[in-house]
Amino acid sequence: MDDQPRLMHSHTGVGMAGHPGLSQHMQEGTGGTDGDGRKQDIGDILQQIMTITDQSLDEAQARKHALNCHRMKPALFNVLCEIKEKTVLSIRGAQEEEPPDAQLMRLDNMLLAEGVSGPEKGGGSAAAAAAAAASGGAGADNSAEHSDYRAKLSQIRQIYHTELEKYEQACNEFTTHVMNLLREQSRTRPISPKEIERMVSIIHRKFSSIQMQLKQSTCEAVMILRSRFLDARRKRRNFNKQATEILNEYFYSHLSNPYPSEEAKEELAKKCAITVSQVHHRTVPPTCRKVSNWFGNKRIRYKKNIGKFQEEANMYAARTAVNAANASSHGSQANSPSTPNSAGSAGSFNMSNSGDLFMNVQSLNGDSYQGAQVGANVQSQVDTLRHVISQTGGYSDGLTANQMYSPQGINANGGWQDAPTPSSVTSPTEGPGSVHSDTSN
DNA sequence: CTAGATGATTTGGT
DNA sequence: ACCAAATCATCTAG
Repeated sequence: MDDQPRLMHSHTGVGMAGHPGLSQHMQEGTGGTDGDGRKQDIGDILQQIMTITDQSLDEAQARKHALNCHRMKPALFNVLCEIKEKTVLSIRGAQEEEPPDAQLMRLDNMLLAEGVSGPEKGGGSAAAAAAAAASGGAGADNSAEHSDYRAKLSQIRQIYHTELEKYEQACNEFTTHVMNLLREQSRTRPISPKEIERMVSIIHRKFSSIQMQLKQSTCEAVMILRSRFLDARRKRRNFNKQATEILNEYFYSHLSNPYPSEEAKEELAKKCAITVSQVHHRTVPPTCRKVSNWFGNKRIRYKKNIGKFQEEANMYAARTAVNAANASSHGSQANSPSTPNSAGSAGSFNMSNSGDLFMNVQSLNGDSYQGAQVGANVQSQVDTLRHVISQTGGYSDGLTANQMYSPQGINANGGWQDAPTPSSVTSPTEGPGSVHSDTSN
């Protein structure tokens, strides 16, 4: 601590002991051109420097005072000012711009998103809070699964904050120290406040680069932790039976347009009590994303091999048919999640058997001002009915039955089309994929 | 242990 | 932002 003042005094002392006002000469011209007198001086100076640590603080203060009261001091100061004025300009050209630094911003964003640098402890980070909320809602398995992760994350957070604080403190300490030093020195040599400012900013820059390293390594640690504990792909859990049934029910009852709307997805997620896990795309509610994933997979896989899903389709079709019948007999039809837009593009169906039914649906959809909800439900029932019809029309070996089954519905539609259509009209016998199933319910 | 099932991600297109 | 398709990585039944 007290090294600095003493050092400073020694410096000024040296200046006085040498040639006042000619310090430049002294530094550069010590080559011995001037003889022994100067050498003698240098020897003295070195001696002073060597013994400087032995001097007491009081002595140093006394020297300082003496210096400040020296009669030549103002003159010396002026000379220094002049010299500086001439030389400082060249230094002034240094660049001052401070770019926002994309790298740092990225790190900050990630740390914030990860809950490391966000809201301080005392309730946990955002991620932890989210996980806790999710586990409270649905799965107890969730909290158990994440507890380890959360513990490690909070550990990282703590280390991060500790280090950050340490750096900050060190930075402040060092800054004040330097500022004091410069201010003190400014009594004996010209130092403008601007220069002090500049020095401070340099110091801050240095320290912030250290901070950036800290942030970077923290980010790395979080990433590793994440990949170890939270990568949903790694820790994939199958949905439980009930959830799958609900999703399948919806899928097969909207087979002509199995694209649930945002609300429908939310409702499905709620009904399925799908557990929320950490998800990469934060823009969309994670539960909905899971539902979307499910539908995406289901659509593609169904389309790829319709035959394989025949049985399943029949089962759910029959079930929803029963449900629909019950519901309509009771007069309430808010049974399944509603899809306001599900009936929108079903018009291109070319069902030979139930064409009239379809026309009804279409007209109902087209002109009624409140038709959205009703139309959706009717559409859903139509989907179901098609299955049932195809099933129950089995008086002739299911030949016609298979024809009117869902692949056509897929084919005729804009986005939900161009399926392989194993059982399309081309083959009078059974389709390539053994489409026929023996379930006669 | 293996093959198929399945949830999630990536890629490329609109 | 959403989708289809391909692909990955795990789960599960045998």
